[in-house]
Amino acid sequence: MPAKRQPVPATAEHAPLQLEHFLPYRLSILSNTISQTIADDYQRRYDISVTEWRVMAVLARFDGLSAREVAERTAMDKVAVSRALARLVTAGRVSRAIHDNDKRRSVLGLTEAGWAMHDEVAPMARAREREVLAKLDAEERAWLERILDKLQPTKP
Amino acid sequence: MPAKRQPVPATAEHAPLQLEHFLPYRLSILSNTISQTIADDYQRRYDISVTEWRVMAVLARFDGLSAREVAERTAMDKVAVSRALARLVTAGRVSRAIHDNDKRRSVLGLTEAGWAMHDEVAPMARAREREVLAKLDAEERAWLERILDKLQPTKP
DNA sequence: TGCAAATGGTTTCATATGAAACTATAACGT
DNA sequence: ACGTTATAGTTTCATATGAAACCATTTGCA
Repeated sequence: MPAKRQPVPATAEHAPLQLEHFLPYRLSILSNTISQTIADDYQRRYDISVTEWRVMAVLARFDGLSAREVAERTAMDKVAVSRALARLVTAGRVSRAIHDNDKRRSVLGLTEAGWAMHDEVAPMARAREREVLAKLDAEERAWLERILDKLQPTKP
Repeated sequence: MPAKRQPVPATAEHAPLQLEHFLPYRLSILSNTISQTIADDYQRRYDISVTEWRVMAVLARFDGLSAREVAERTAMDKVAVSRALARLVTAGRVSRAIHDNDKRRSVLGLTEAGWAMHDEVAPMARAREREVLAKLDAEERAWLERILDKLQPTKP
């Protein structure tokens, strides 16, 4: 086996990024890994995507939202929400009615089947979150909470 | 304006996820926001994608890698790397030679033009990282470092 | 040797995604 | 009332993406 490759020494001219210590990169890897682990739990079993699951999660908490409100709460764009809803309605997991006073708006909610699925997936998702957080002690968890609050982008 | 919509009370049957307190979701939003902010700095100006930039960043630090090694270091899959390299080589930012003792392997590196671009983009990326970290105090930054180390997935 | 299995890398194909255009309805200003 | 502008949601189109098939070369081993 060849010797392990060494970093090029940072010369005067070049100052390469060290990705493994670069916050945006580390967050991206961590986030993708965690989300994918959870998604693996339900994607095959229920034939549902991450975006669709997020829509369902929001509707589980806030019944009767419009599509735009779902987009706001999930931080997804309206096209993605529109498509997710189309699939969810076809699959019978979400109900869609028209708003009484505004015929443009949808009034969305989980169906019986939607709730049934939600009630199976939500505990799995929570369990995965616990697995991740179990790597930290109580103090670290508290700091993480605090740090995320401070970094969290707020709407303009 | 209508009254702010209230969460459906968590009944005995249903225990909806609270996305705004759900770690995987929060990480995903945070990560996407930060990465996109940085990408906005260079995508238009240099006509380059996030994946391409990551490949360049790795080659800036480790000269002479093969495509597979780039894939490992960037945590991207080999198809993505192959495509990114194709564009980068065409654009004259990355050089590709064939390995002396293994004709399957590429030997990759930044060209002059690649280095020139790198030397403009890297400082911008670092500046953005500093902007994000400026929201935290020194103690919080230290904890974040530690927490990321512990959560960071290690190869199996 | 010589041949099966493994490896590096690219191409194909099917799906995901976002920006912009579009349709329908509602709100606003005169 | 009526035309303009804004909003909710969908469709279109062009691009991004990943899994699997693929090609070329190398490795392992009988």
